[in-house]
Amino acid sequence: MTEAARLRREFFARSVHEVAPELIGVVLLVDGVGGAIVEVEAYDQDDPASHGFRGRTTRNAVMFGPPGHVYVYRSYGIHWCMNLVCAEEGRAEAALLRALAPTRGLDVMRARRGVDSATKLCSGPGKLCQALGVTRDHDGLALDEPPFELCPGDRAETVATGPRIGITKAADRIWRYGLAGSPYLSRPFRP
DNA sequence: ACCGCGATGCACT
DNA sequence: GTGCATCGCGGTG
Repeated sequence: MTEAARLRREFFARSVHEVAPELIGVVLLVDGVGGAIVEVEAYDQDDPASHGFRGRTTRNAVMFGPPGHVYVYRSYGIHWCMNLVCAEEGRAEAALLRALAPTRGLDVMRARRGVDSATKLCSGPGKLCQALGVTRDHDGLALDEPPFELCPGDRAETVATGPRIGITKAADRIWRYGLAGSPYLSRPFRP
């Protein structure tokens, strides 16, 4: 394992509640296309809204695996959603990526999304995967190997919190994190 | 601005 | 058969 790989593994081998807010500002690229993470949500094992809540299955197996890997699932039969697996192996914790501020490969993302506006390219978990070309093929891949690339971002920014979006169970948990005021969010954070 | 709804795959009951 | 960790469109204030 390379030094970078070891560091990345250590970063994700902590509780998702620690990792998730620290992901804000980190730059994620897939085949050189992507941008800075501006919105994520935390899901843990004791969380009725989490895919890992009812135990390991074929679909969610990657969530239970080693940290620093990508868990991809299909949502509403149409969209893909992408998570970064956290915590030590055996625990099902992951951060759902909900929005990026696109910086690299804007033209590629516009073509994949079929929209022109930069604020609409990655402003939602399904949009983000479509813009980055993430599908089931990426499920289980390691974040420290191609096609993925992670680069630390400016960490001076204040991270806003709020309730998670689009869930019915455990909707009261304040486990959504993001860059308040960013035009690239899926939805604004309540003041 | 907000609200309703249809599209569509598939894991799980 | 049911129910989504969603999105975009078309309707109404």
